[in-house]
Amino acid sequence: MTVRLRVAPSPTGDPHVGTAYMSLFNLAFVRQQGGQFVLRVEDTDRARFQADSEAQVYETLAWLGLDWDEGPDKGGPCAPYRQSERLDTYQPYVEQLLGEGHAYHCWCTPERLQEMREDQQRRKVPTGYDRLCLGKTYEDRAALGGAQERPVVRMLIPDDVPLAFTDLIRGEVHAPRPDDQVILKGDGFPTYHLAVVVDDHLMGITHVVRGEEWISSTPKHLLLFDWLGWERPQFAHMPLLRNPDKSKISKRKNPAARLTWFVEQGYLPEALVNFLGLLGYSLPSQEEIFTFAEMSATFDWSRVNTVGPVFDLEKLGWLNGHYIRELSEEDLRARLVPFLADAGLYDGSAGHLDLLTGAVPLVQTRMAVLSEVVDLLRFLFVPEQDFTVDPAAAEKNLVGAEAILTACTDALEALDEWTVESVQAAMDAALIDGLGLKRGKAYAPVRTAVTGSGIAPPLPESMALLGKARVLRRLRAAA
RNA sequence: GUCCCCAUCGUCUAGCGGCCCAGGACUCCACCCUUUCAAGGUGGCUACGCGGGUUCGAAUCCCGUUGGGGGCACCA
Repeated sequence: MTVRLRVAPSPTGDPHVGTAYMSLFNLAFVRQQGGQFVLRVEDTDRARFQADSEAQVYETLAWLGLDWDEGPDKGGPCAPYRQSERLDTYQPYVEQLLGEGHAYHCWCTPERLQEMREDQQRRKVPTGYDRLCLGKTYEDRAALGGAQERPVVRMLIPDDVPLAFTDLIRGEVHAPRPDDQVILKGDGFPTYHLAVVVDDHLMGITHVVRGEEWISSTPKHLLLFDWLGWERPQFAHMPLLRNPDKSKISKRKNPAARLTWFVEQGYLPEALVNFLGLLGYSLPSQEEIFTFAEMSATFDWSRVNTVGPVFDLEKLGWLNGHYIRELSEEDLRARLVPFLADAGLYDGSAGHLDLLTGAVPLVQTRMAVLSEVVDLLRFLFVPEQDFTVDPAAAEKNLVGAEAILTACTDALEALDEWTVESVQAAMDAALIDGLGLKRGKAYAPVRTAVTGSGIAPPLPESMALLGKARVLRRLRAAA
């Protein structure tokens, strides 16, 4: 039997980093087994639905190179892959469960349910539906109050509901006893619990890989598989990604919870994939830098941790810097262009292309994320009339440095050939030999005058790229 | 409140009864290199939550405790 796994995001906002995390582990196993990976959109929550969210899921997963074999956008033998388009699919199973006595109608209003729960909490008993509607007709029930006309359908959880199951990562797991879960909402949409079971079965899913937060609802799903006479898939409950305070990673507390944030910041997809693979997992080789293919080749569920890892941006930054340094200069240049262009610094002209080509080797070891290139190379691309010197750097390096700046200006002005070597030779002759300064002391004012900052790429190289005219102008302006 | 899951350096992790007075990586600190900042090199600090067992022997097994997390929706 061929292995089939799925990821099932809900289009309720910006794509979540957890979706990528789950996809990575699903896919690592799928590709190793030669199986198929299904992308299913779980859009049964009309209240939180967001139209552009689905396309963003496709974009970000594709950006990461986490590719799916079947999905709403790609089609496939089990189409449609959007739950909102499968409403007719679920209905017969609801009828079947109702007919066999495994489910019943419930007319309780949200208000009554809430009161019931609050009362249960006050009495310190487990919360759960009290089955007021069980065995009643609408007329019976309406007489009791707190009822509404449109019923929902609930599962009738039996006393002997199986609570234990085998998890690929955790082994034998015991989950809590479920409540009489709603499986069909008043609006006719199935809830997650029904839809996931029906779709997983109909789509031939063999392994359900999902977050730890689903452990407690697994007994409901098991029951549904059993009632419907379907074979149960295998389960793997992944640990939850955490904020630094250990809570479940959230968009409110953590910018890194949004997948698009990584694109905006200039993280490399290969670095993010590598990093996600490091969370809650380690290769048998103990290697920390690896590709998806390497991870997939040796993938093993027993190596997945049960502890929820904190998503540590510090280490991702290091990893990203490593991958940046690994890029060819051409590749890096191409990835840098959008950031410079978005900042309004890069116009795509041949002149700018030449400048950037020359600047890439100067910045390659100086970035943790691609977006840092904007501050690093602003001095090189900024229109001359917009060039400014950072006040703090001016205070520190320009005050009292007139002699250095003048000597440097004079030496450079006399230069016929404008190269890294000639610029450096002229500066050294004028400032080190001429004024008797150490190189560090001598270069600081020049750096600040020319780049506008106390921190910049190597100075003679930067000046060579900048060109004689701009260098002299800035030097004079600062003196 | 209730039920379930989990527990090694600050963080990510190795470890699955002796090879561990616990190894690697990130961070941090020091030094080297050096025109700033990086990168690179070398070295260093820091952990088996606690208490009981089991065993010749426990980070590894069991129990308890504490701590953290998650679920308890007509959300997924």
